[in-house]
Amino acid sequence: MLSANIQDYIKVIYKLQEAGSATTNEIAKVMNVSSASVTNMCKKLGELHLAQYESYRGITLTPAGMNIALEIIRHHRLLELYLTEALGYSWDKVHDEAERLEHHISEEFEDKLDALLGSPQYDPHGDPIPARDGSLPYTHRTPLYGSAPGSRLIIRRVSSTSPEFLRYIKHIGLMPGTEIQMICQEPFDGPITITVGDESRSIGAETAQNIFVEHLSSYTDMA
Amino acid sequence: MLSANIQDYIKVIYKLQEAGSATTNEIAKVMNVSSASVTNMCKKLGELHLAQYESYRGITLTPAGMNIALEIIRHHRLLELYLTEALGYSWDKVHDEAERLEHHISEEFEDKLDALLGSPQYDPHGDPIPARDGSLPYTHRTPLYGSAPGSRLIIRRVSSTSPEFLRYIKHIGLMPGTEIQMICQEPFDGPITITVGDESRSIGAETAQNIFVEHLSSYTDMA
DNA sequence: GAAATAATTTAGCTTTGACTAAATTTTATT
DNA sequence: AATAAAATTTAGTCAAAGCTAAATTATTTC
Repeated sequence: MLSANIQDYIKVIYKLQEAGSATTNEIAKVMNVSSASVTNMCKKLGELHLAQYESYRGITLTPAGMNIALEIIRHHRLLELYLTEALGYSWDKVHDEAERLEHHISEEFEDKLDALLGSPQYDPHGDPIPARDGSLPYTHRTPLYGSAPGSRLIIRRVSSTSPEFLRYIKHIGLMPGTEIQMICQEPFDGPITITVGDESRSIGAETAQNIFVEHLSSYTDMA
Repeated sequence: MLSANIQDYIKVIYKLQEAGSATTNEIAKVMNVSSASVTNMCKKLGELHLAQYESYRGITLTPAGMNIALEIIRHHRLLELYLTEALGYSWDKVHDEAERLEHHISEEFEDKLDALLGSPQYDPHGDPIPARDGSLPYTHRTPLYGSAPGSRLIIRRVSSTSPEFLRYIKHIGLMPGTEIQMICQEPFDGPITITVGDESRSIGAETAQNIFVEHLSSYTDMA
C-alpha cells in the first residue's frame, strides 16, 4: 500500500494535470511544502512508474498513476456524499473529514458506501465521482461567470474546499440543483446580478468563476 | 495530534496494564515489533508525560495517557458497532477496518456515530464502549469456562480479533445475547458441553475461556 | 551465592519525508 | 546575445520509527 503521503501527491498532480500541467513549484504551493521536497517525491514517483518525470519539465502521471488518483478521488467524493447524506454533515465540513479518511478505507468500505448511496455520480459540491472502472461522469465546466444575460441556469457545481466560502454559497442559496436566472454582468471583472427564486442578488466575479452551471435556455434563444 | 503509531502503543499498553502489567517484551510481542523499538517508544511516552517508565520495571500510563487510550478505544468500538449496524459488515470484519479508521476520525465524527447509535454501551463483541467522560460500562468478566454444570447463562462478550474464530463462534450460534445452558466440563482442561437452543454442542477449553457470560441461575440455586 | 538464562537496554544503522542553503537550469528582458 | 530573474535541483540535515547485534541487568537454578 502506498503511504498517505504519496497518495496525496498523486492526487494533487492529477488535479494540476487536469488543469493544464503539473510543475514542481505549483505542486509545492498547493501542498504547502518546499519545492525541494517535491523534486524528491517526483523522482520517487518516477521510479515507481506512477509518473513520468523529467527534470525542469514537470511531471505527468502514467496510466497506473491515474488509476490511483481516480481511486483516491473516488474515496474522497463517496465519503463526502456519505457524510452529508448519512451522517448529517453540513457541506462545508465534509472536505476535511474526507481528506483524512480517504486514505484509510478499504475496498469493502468503498463498496458499501457506493451501494448504500446507489452508485451516485456526483458529490455534494457537484464534483463527479469516478466509477470503479475509472470512468468519470460528465463534469460541468461552464462557469456562471460569462453566461449570457437573461439565460436560465441550473447550478451544477461549486468548486471550493473553503468552509467559509461554502457557507456563504449555501447562505445565498446557490447549492447545486438550484435554478437561477442571469440578469447582467458589470464590465471589467465586475459583479454579476442574478435572480434566485424571486430574490435578486449580486455576487463577485471570482465567486461566479467558481460556480458552474447548466444552461436551460439563453436570451439569444428566446430572441 | 499524536501519531497513529503512538496511539497504537498507548492502546496496547492500556490493555496489557488492564490485564496485569505492561512490560517491554509483552508490548513487543503484541505489536509484532522488536523489544528495542518498544524501549525507545517507552522513553518517549515518558517524556510526553503520558506514561511512567522505569528501566527494567515496565510502564504505566498516567491519567493523561489513560484518557488517550480510552478515547481511541471509544473510537474503535463505536466504529465496530457502526460498521455492523449501519453498513452491514459481518462481525468478523469490523476489527481490521476500525483499527485503521480509529486514528483518523474527528470528534465530530465520533459524536455523530454516538448519536446515531443512541449512545451505545457495548460493541458487537460485547466489549464496553467508554463514554465521552472516560467512564466504562460494566465489563463482563465471568468466563463460560468454569461455569457450574446446569447453570443457565447469557453470552455477553466474545473476546477475540481473529476473523476465523469469530466466524466459528457465529457459526455455532454463540453471539452475545444468546442464552445457553452449561451441561458439563471434562476435567484437565477438557472441552465443555452446552446446549444452545435445543442443540447440544462441545467446545474447546480455550474457546470457552474467551467467552464471557452472565449467570441467570445455577444448578446449586435450583438444588 | 555463583552461573546460566531471560529480559531489557544501548549503540549504531535504515527508511521516509520533510527542511534549508547553495548550485544550476530555464525563461525573460534588454 | 548577455544578463537578470525565476524555477528547479543538489547536497546535506533532521525527526520518527523501525531494525540488528552487543551489552547490561534481573531472575532463576543449582
